[in-house]
Amino acid sequence: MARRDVLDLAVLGLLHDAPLHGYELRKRLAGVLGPFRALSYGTLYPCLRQLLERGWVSEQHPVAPVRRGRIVYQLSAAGKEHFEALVADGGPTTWDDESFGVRLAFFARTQSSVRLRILEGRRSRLEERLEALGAALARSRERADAYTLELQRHGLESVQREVRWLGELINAEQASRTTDPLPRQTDHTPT
Amino acid sequence: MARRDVLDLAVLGLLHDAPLHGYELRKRLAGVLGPFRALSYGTLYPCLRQLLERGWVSEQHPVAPVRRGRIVYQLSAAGKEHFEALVADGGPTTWDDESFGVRLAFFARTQSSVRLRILEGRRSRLEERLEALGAALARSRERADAYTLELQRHGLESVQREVRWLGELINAEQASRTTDPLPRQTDHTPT
DNA sequence: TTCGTCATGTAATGGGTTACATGATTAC
DNA sequence: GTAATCATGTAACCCATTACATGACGAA
Repeated sequence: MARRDVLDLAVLGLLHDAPLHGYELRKRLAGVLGPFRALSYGTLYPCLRQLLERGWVSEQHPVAPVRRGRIVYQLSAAGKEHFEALVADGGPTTWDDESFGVRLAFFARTQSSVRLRILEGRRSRLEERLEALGAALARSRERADAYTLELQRHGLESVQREVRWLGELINAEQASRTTDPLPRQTDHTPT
Repeated sequence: MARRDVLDLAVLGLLHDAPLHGYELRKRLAGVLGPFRALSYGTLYPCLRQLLERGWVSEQHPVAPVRRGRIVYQLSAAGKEHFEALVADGGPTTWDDESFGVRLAFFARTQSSVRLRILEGRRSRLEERLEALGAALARSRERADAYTLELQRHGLESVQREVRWLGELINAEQASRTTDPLPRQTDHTPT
């Protein structure tokens, strides 16, 4: 998922629940993207305009007496379709750093097979990272000072914990799959 | 520290140890900035040129028989000075996400008082974040689905661990300060 | 001689932040 | 009435990535 698609997914996903205006949308976005790195209006409004141009959302301007006020955005049928398409994507870019969190935030509306694929992709991505970090740490062991070493050690540990966490999520996912087997899901599970 | 200064610090710091050419520099930079997000040549070379223009480094071009080859960069006296200035900075921007890691990587050449200031600044930054995350989690508890909740829970836990880690570093720092008291350090410790 | 890696560099592009500008609404 | 917050929007800027182009050097 390209950077752009991730934002689209987040916005369309939020509008999926209820129509919202930009200002409110931004606040909710913080809940999806994380309370920090909430995006600026300089990003959000141009993004909304583009969604409008593509016909994925419709605007509702304030009524007569008001000159300026809340502009409420609502998901269109085409927008709903596009959201479904985005949420069905289980490609390699879905487990990138920038995508994964947002994808997870919309897991409730993602097919179980896709969820599993994303979780496993994310885990093996982090496992690669673990190897790289381990190698870097080994190389540093003798050359680097205590601070650098400590930084690398802590980084390594964080990734290890995240791998374990993903393992738990994957187990839970698989358990629920055997419990309530999904209909119409021809199985071409990866990895 | 502005984004730009962080890069300068990283590059000057590496050249402080030994003269290097761009290609090698980039690899070492990966050790400082983290093995991922190693920066591209499209960033590095323009950066080096600017360091050159500012007189902080000097280049050494390959000798006669070769038309093109390694260009070795070496820290100048002015560059060394600038590095010292950067490393002496203990301002609020030093514990930003983008700065902190690099600052820590050069802690061995940072005054103890500045180290402590940065560590404590970083910790309180993360403690604020903890509060925000806790509040978000509390708000979500009833509205959000299990996946979102789990994501937030894990995020919260990661930050908690990092706060604890910083606490240990701070303790170690304070212990070493009482052990070997530094000369010429008028004490206006913050927080 | 050809492949892979080392090595330097530029131009186009993308995308986000900052700063700014404006106006509506609410609370005091 | 006035301050704070809600709300929308634009333009300038920053800066990193991507894609591309070039060329040296060593090994197979």
